[in-house]
Amino acid sequence: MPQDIYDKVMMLAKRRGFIYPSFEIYGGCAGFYDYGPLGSRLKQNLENLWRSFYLLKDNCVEISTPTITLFEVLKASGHVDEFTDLTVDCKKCKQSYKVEGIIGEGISVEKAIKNNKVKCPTCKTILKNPYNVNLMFSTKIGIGQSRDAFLRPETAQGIFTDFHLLYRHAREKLPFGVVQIGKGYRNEVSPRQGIIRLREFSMAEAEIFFDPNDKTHPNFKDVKDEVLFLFDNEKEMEITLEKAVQTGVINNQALAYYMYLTQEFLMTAGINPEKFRFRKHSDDELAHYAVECWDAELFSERFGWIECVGIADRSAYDLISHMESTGTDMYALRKYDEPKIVDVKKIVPDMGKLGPLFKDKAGKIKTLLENMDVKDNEKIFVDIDGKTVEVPSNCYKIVETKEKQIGEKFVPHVIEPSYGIDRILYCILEQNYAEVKKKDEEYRLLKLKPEIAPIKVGVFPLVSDERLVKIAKIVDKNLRNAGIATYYDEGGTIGRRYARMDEIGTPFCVTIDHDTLKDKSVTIRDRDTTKQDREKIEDIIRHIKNKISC
RNA sequence: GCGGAUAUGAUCUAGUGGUUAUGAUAGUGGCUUCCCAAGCCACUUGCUCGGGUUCAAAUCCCGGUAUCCGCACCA
Repeated sequence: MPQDIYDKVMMLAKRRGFIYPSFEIYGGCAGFYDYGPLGSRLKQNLENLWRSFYLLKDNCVEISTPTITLFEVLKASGHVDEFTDLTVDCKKCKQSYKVEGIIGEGISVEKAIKNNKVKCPTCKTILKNPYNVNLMFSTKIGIGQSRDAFLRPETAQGIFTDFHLLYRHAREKLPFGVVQIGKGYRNEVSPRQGIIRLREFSMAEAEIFFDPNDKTHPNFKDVKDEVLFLFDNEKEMEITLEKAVQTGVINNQALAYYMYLTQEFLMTAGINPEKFRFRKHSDDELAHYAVECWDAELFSERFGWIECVGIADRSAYDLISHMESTGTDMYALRKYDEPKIVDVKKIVPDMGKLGPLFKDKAGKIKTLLENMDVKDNEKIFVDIDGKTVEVPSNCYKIVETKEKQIGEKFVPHVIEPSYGIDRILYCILEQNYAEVKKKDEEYRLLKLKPEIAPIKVGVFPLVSDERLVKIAKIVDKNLRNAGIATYYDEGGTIGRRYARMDEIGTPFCVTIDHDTLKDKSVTIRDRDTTKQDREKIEDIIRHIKNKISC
């Protein structure tokens, strides 16, 4: 017998084609799951609902970037270093430890290893041969002189590396938002808990770029009196957006607004408000790139509170990182009301001298000189390929000019709502799973919201009378042509067909019966009430569309 | 990765060192023409993988894999 709701949900998910273990005929592989026919559709609907919030309500744009990401990108973003743990094994205790976690504070990892200071916390054996564990999947691009790459651990970097182009696309106005829905990959040590912790997972991320001096949101005023459900690690509280920002509970309007958008999205997707809350990250659990982060947590009877969405203020961390490692301009411009005329001192390199002296380095030095702050009567040094080199004073001139400045440059800050689609999808299944007794028999149904249900309408002839079948097939075809996902079924009894639809979360069933032949009306049955309305055939499409519209 | 438990059709489950592996659900075809999993008939699908012990292994032993629980990990 199934133990708990997780077992029951996963049982139903597998039996009905929502979720299968991947490669099962080869023994399966931990951390990988397939979405079956209904699961794929449910996921698509969930993603499209998400799009309606971010692309329509919030007017973001969507892009799509490769899942295979150059080493250099993830080196710059900090993932190569921060994602790596130096690990040692104790052969006696058969345990693995992070070196960082078992050495004393204030000692560097390198020193600790050199001086044999790495000891097993259990048996005090001196541990040797540390090795790096990186949670990213690595790969190579091309053969021969190949380039190192990783499967991306988040979709965000693709947006950051396109920033300068996207900023132009947004016609150089802030704030603007860019989203991406796609796969992310983390080579988890031991994934468990079904689709809660996958090695390949679906994420929906939005990066909204703000002027750091102005993290207000244009839509904030429309929603400022709405209530957020917060949890401060001790008690739950309800607070309006306006009050939360005023009192500093939430740092800025932008964060608060995206928290609200997240809350609305999840409620629309069928999350139970009582199984939902926002929790603020404490300082020591913040990711390496974040300065403030709120998680939307959803409650699972099996797993407790699950982190399903993270809404982080990443500040200018990522754009600065990529700018520093590539030299690409990732600034935005804050325009002055009136252009200013300012005196500017500039270094003008003399390439006639620089060239012969520095050869192939001359070009780089030229760029460095041009971007340098000018100080009078000081020697000029540049860092080139890790070396500090003096530039002789005859290689440049300092020129004073008047320049018109129309604004000041700054690196935008990023607010990032990041959604774990698979986790949300599991919680929707669990929270909408219901059992009732019908004639002493256990009766299962998924009370999925019509917006995301994989099948919207079951279409049945009451009996397999040819006249009814003919009409039913036409009704079914018309619904599908109108963009409504249907399931046509004439097998078994009518009760059995209703039951099949209830179990996969189909909100409505249209039945063609004997009265249809007389007055061209059909019954529309509601999944949750099992009540039936009669409607004219020509009104069905409009009627259903009304019920499933977001 | 460490320790423990488990593994039988699509799903759940009985089972014993010895013929053709139990039952239910689901599914398919037919009868029934039925508005909430009705009934009847027929049919489909299985012992996690590899090795060992044995005359004989789904059953006992070892190993792999997966799942669940605990520890560690989860930026």
